[in-house]
Amino acid sequence: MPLQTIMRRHLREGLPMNPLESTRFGEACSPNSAPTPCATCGSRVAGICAALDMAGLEEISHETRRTAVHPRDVLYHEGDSAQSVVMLMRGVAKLTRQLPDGRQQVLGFRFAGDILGFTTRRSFASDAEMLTEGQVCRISRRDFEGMLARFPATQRRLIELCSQELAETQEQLVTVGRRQAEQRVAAFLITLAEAARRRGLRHDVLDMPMTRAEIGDLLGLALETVSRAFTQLKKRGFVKEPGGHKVELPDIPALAALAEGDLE
Amino acid sequence: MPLQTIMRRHLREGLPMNPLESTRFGEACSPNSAPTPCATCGSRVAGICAALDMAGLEEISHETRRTAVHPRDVLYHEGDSAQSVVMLMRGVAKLTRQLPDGRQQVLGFRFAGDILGFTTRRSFASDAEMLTEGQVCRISRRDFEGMLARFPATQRRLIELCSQELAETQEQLVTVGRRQAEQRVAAFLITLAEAARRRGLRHDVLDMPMTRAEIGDLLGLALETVSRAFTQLKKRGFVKEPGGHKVELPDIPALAALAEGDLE
DNA sequence: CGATAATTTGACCCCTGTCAATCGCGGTGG
DNA sequence: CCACCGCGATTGACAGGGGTCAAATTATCG
Repeated sequence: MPLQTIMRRHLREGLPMNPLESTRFGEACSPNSAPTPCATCGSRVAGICAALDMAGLEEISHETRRTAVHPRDVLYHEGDSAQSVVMLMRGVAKLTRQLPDGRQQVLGFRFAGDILGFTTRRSFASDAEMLTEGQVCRISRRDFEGMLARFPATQRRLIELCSQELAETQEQLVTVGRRQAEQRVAAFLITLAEAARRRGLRHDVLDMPMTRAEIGDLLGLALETVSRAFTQLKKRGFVKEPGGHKVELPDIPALAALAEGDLE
Repeated sequence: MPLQTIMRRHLREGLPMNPLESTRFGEACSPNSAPTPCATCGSRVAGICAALDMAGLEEISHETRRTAVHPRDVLYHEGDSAQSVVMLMRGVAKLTRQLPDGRQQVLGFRFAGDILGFTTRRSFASDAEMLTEGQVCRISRRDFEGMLARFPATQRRLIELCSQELAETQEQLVTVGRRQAEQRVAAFLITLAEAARRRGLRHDVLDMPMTRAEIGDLLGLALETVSRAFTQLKKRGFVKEPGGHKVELPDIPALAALAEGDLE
């Protein structure tokens, strides 16, 4: 199935495209409906909270703590006891697994509206680290579980989020397993654009706070290879970099076709 | 974190290690406790059903259909309307994504006790195809959703299964993204052994019904590369193939260390 | 404006993909 | 019972994509 088809399906069904152990709680807010600020955290994204009625919101709103976070701040470490769940209110984070030789695998990037660190295990399965300035909202695992117990609707929602995230990770697996360098970078950019679109931002010009090395660690490539792919994509007119950590995608359908291998 | 550590953690927490869009419904059955046949499907694995009381089991037991399936049988296709959920009672299946150039990415293998085809989307996200003879138990999506609605405990269970599956897919991503051929094959074998252990089978000699090509499509390798890795592992004494689609792993800890890159 | 980090580009080579031939095993039919 | 057939596995030869090392250029920030 062509990536274009997939993208269309994603657009149609309003599905997320990037992978992870975290889940998105901003999904229930359709791109067209006006985002209502969440009573719990004040975010202009619906989500888990969208499954709660006013009483429920009231009940858990005093159980959360908001914190400002900065680049390189670690939200949690792999192996740490998973005592809290983090909702990312603003900023971009990466989820990584460290390898014994010092390299890392980036499992995915996370944006405003995503849930990080939800797990049924005792400990976190990855590191979570901020790439930008931002703000997070922490809720203790006990309270989170309590919310799930008291509001069954939030469970259904969590299943949705989790299963969507699984689909995204599988898409990532296809990218890393079967595409070559330039296709991988193209697929990554499509994923980024999709994430922006989902959050109601324009998706032809987008923020890209991650370094070449981090993109490489996501895609299973050396940072130099990522750099070469970018210059190639820029030469071919698929990508522009106006500076300031921005990328411009003049022809997203063509880029998607390239990622899929339909274009040579 | 060394793979050994991960394996130990998995052993401790009884977690699954192989990836997917399907989820395992045989988890609640600890390796030590005697597996009780499931009233619904007769399987000697607990699981989703373990979250149901007798009344619930009674209620859904007439909503399922059991079918014998054969090698190459397709359980469902990517894109097909997801009208039913499949529980794999016996046999081995693979989940795949087809690429436009005819190649495929294997997302993972599935064994007795796994749930296939559960999704919150309208359509299946992958193909599911049998590798062996087996038996499946189908339940309509409506009835499955109904079960979730009537028995909240099954929701919690599904969240667990889904989040575990996500963790496995992430592990797979690390394997494909950052390890080289021989390490990938070693990691695959560890995953297989882990799956066998979880189902209460011996994990030093195991069935391996998949071809080199299918393993390659899982690991992002050419089938020839997989073959070379196997001969290498056999020469080094990590693997024996007594024939009959069996593999023997004389030193699993060493194999795990190799997969992790601790061994050269 | 200096210092540090990020990116780009080049050179080189190794791992792995590709193509091709051979081997081995299991099944089938004479 | 054995020859034949076909699929999967193995092995070899070769080339290319991308990793690695290194240096130059640019961007970022105090």
